[in-house]
Amino acid sequence: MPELPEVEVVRRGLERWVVGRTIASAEVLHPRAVRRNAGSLPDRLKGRTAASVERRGKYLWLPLLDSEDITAGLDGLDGLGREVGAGEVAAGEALIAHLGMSGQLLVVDPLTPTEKHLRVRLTFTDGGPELRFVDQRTFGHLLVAPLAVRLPRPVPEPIAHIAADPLEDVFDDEEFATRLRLRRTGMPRRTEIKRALLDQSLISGVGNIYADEALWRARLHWARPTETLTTTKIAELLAAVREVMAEALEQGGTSFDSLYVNVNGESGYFDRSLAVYGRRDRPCPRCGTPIRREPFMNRSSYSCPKCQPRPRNAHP
DNA sequence: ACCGCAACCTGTACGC
DNA sequence: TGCGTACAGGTTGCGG
Repeated sequence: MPELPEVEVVRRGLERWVVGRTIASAEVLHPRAVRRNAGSLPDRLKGRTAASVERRGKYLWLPLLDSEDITAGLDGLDGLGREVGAGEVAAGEALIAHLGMSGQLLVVDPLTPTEKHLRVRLTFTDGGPELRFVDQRTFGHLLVAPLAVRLPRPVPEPIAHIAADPLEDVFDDEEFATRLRLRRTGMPRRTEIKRALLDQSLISGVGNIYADEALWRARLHWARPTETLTTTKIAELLAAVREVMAEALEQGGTSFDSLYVNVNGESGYFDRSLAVYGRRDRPCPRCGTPIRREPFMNRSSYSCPKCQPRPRNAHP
């Protein structure tokens, strides 16, 4: 699914409906959905309170407060204050969620009939709406893990390898431009621009839809070698990524079907504004040329043959 | 160290 | 109607 705009829509829903509530129970209906916690998830959630809802790229997490933290009036982020190692302070734990290809987090009345693909159900001590994790393909999962304070932003340990996303203040445009062309070792990076956009350790939150849409806006073919991009072109591409994501967010995200919905089960409507994705043989909104579809990484890439000519130095 | 690909799942659409 | 194939918004782990 869900790419950054769709996940942000879910984050906002959770912020409104879940923050400040204390978990009464967690029921796991499919072990694969909690595979990284192997049986311990319910015990680690019971009695804890969601302090906030954070997002980086396509990951969501809810920092968890213990009841002692609340009675002590601490903010839950650095309440324990234990030294763990150089540059890190223990900050308790967080409930992490990744929606994979088909995951949904739904806030529903407890009497709502069980969804066919319900994987985890969280109930709250106030007896109010439940939080349900529904996931047809079970590529998504929930996980409770330590939250380490790392400057400039606290992030759960299991997602320490995920780069900042382009809508975060801490995203470093210059570092991104450098890393697009150079490996950490200083050797030139040999890859194509779309592969790089989808690499969540370089820039997070971009998936197949928004990669294609941003490349179309920046007039770049997906197979363009990153080492041939100018600093100016990279800046244009980043601007296009931010622009298309901001527009999608305004419209509640992209939904081709009921698989991609907010916490209340409602679809976004940015699909009507897509220029190329899923639009093979339909006219390019800029020049009228029929959009082409090409196989790419066991998926598809959509582009305009005229606005986005295949680079001559790309592999055929 | 890096890169590209198969694997992990379920459901739908389509051609024969 | 049934069957086989292709494809779907993502991440991981492994081989080269």
